[in-house]
Amino acid sequence: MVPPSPSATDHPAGSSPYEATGHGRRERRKEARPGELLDAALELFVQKGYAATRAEEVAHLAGVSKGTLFLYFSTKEELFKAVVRENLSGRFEEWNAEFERFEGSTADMLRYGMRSWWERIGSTRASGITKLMMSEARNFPELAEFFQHEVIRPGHELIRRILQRGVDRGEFTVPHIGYATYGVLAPMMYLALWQHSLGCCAGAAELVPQDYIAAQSELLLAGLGARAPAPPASTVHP
Amino acid sequence: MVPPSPSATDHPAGSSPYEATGHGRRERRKEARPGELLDAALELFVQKGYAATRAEEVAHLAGVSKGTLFLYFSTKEELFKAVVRENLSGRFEEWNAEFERFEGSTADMLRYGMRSWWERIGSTRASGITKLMMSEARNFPELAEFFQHEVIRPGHELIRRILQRGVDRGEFTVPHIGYATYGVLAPMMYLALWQHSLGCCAGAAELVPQDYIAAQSELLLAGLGARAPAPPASTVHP
Amino acid sequence: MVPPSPSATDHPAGSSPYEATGHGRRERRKEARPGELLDAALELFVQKGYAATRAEEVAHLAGVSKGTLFLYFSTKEELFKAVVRENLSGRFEEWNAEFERFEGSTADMLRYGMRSWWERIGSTRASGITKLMMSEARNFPELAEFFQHEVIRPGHELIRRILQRGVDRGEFTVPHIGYATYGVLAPMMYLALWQHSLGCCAGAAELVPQDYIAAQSELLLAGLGARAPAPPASTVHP
Amino acid sequence: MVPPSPSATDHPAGSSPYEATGHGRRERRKEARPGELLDAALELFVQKGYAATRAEEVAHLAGVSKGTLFLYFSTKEELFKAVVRENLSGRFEEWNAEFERFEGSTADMLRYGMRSWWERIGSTRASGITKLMMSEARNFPELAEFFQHEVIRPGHELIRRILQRGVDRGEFTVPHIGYATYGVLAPMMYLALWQHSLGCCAGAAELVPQDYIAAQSELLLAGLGARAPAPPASTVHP
DNA sequence: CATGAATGAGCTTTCATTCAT
DNA sequence: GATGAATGAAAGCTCATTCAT
Repeated sequence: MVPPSPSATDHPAGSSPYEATGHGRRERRKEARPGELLDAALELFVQKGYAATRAEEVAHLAGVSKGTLFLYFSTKEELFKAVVRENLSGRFEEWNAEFERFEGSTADMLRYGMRSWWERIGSTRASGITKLMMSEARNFPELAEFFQHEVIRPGHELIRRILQRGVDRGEFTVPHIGYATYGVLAPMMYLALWQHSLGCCAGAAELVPQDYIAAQSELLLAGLGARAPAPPASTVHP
Repeated sequence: MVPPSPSATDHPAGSSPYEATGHGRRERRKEARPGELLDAALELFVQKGYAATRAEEVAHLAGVSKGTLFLYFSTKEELFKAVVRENLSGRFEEWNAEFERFEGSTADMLRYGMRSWWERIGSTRASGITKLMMSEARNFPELAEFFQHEVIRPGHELIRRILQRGVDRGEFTVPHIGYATYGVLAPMMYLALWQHSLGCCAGAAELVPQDYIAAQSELLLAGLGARAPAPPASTVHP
Repeated sequence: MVPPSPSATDHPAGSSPYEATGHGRRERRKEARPGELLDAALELFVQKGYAATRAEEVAHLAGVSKGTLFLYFSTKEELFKAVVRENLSGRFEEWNAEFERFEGSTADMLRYGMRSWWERIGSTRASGITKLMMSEARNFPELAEFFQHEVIRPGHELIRRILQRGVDRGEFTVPHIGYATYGVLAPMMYLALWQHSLGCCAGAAELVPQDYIAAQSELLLAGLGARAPAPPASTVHP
Repeated sequence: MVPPSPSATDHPAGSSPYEATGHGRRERRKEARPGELLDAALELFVQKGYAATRAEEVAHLAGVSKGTLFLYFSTKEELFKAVVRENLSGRFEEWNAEFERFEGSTADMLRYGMRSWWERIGSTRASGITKLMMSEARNFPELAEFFQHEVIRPGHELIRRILQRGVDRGEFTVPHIGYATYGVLAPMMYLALWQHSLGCCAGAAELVPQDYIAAQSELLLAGLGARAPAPPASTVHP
């Protein structure tokens, strides 16, 4: 599902992991360890929940021994926090920039935004983090707050700015931007959660994510009364 | 199922409802026990997750000792299953009937439906079940399947029938009813999950459920192109 | 296996259990209770061992509730002790007397003794006591000692006296009466234990107790060099 | 299996047998563990019975912690089974061979057999297994069957063959070999059981095992009418 | 007296964590 | 650094015992 995983983004790792040391692969693995552990942990935490995941399983999935896990993360809880933090690394800056540059209609912007959410997050291991936070928010309040600041709020902000753009340009009609934001958010969150829970079980409805996303954006855009932008004010005078 | 919440916390409370039956206090407790235990268990399972909830806590919250819990539920897992089943007892029959009788516009029907979901489920302890199932679906596949059959599927069906009614009566324009259904479902599910997870944490956005629900239904209705029903075919003017 | 059980030999019971009170059967049961409980307890203790037998099972088998059991026996341990004591009630007096009166050859006496052991004890629930004591002797040393005094020692004594009689009358040749005693005892004890343990299991050898007993007595008598008694000393002189 | 008893009580005892393997103390312990645990378990199971023995006690007697026990035996029941199996490993092959080679009279063979039973089994921890099986046979039917096949049956077979040899060579007179077998078996079993139960208690008869065994074999041989072998048919005097 | 719901000490088992190798 | 054997606190569950009815 996930490409080889650049998720171990910024750890101890001194530099370009190969050349520096003269040892080649073995050395490399050593430096990759924390990342592999975090990956394994994410996988299992999402699948079984924090409490039901055994430290030994994580180690085993990462291909190391139990002892090694505790060499890198002093505590299961520490591991959990690291997993969450690791997978939150602000993609929003990048996105904000991207939307700043966007030139087309706001409708297209929203379509593009939802589609790329699916491609970059939703379809990725990272979407599991959402499920994880849902499940464990009340057991790890500091983490939940962290998640609010790093993900929820920026996400809201981003969406809200898109909607605002649409309103400002006369493309959308939105009675209350705050709540409308959830109209964008909810379908994506629901998909993310569904995938990692009931979506895995026997008897689950068939659902093509891309189509689901497309259908939701169109429904939404219709709801927002999407239309071509009003001509710029300057062109009013004949 | 559970009225807005006489909080499982308030213990025995010695007051009235005893004398009615000729059996005295102990007898009365015996009949109430399973319910009290299920209540307490729901509370804690939703709050902390299945694995992180200790049997003794449940017992304590229900005001009994550990042993008593196992007198009624032979296993923690059995307790969990009972909690899920208990809170699922077919509300859909009642609702289906209600919608069969509904006379107004389909837009009103949808508004009414979402509002009453909030009143009867969303604002209720029962909404915690959804979070529970999301978190534990993969650990309890049989239960997940049960949940699919008892809740997800009937829920979908109900919504789909409402949308279909709108389409049939010329009130809605829906490109794909299957996916549109999620447009109704997702905001409600999101609210339910949010309430029991991030919604409890510091830093969470303020959100007035009733307003949220109202906003979502309007957004949705707009998206569905809601309009007055087409006049019946027979009344065409010559 | 056991006749209706006169084992509740000497309890509270005021007199002839029927007429005194005007209540008939129900009253009677009440007075029989302890006996029924002891019976049930013996059955289960023998079958499953002391520790593995649950007080509730005993009560249930005796047809009363758990509470009632503790009404008669303040403790499981007390119950156990009562079971042992109850089933030890000295049959030896009776037997000693019987053997005092016995007129035939000592060989016949031994045959008769072993046969009647089987009939009166071996084939009876009472033989379970032996297994019980074997299994629990080290957990209940006082009981074990009691058992020694009440059963083992008198038993030995009885056998020894039979052997002595045989020697005195010139019927047996016994190098060491003490050890020879075990020659009589061991086969009976083995049978008793075997019956209540391996004898019940699949794959156990087929074994007809009466034949087993007969074979052992003959083997033994041969070993004792059994022969007709020497003519009484007084008849020596012509 | 177990030599006369370096008592499972004497703990780690730091002395010699380490350096041989290059693995150091911990490594060495790891290999010894299961054996030490089985020893401790045998000791306690025999002493107190299966149910009354706490897993923690076993661990403690073996000088390890509770957790370690479950590292080697996943279940108390598994431990029990291992104890029984461990102490049953076929001694019969060795013995059968030994008796095949035996040259003397069958009377001597029987004497030798009973004596060596005492030396190799009876006086050993292994004899406790018999008591264990007697006590727990009904609770562990599969084990009981296993015991039948591995011990009871081969034991019977061995004895029967000895008796048969005596009969074939004209040394014994045996009305029924099947039952006569018990004449050999019972005294040994009785001794084994007695040792581990009543034999430990105050008030038990004094009993010198070797003398007991000797006395029983002589009694038995007399019972079997033991005599010098009939001269081979070919040497008939003209 | 009899009952059986309730209790909680106690036992088996699990698993995060430590640490000798 | 890695390893995995060892640990023991903590959790699930049992059952002798109590006591209100």
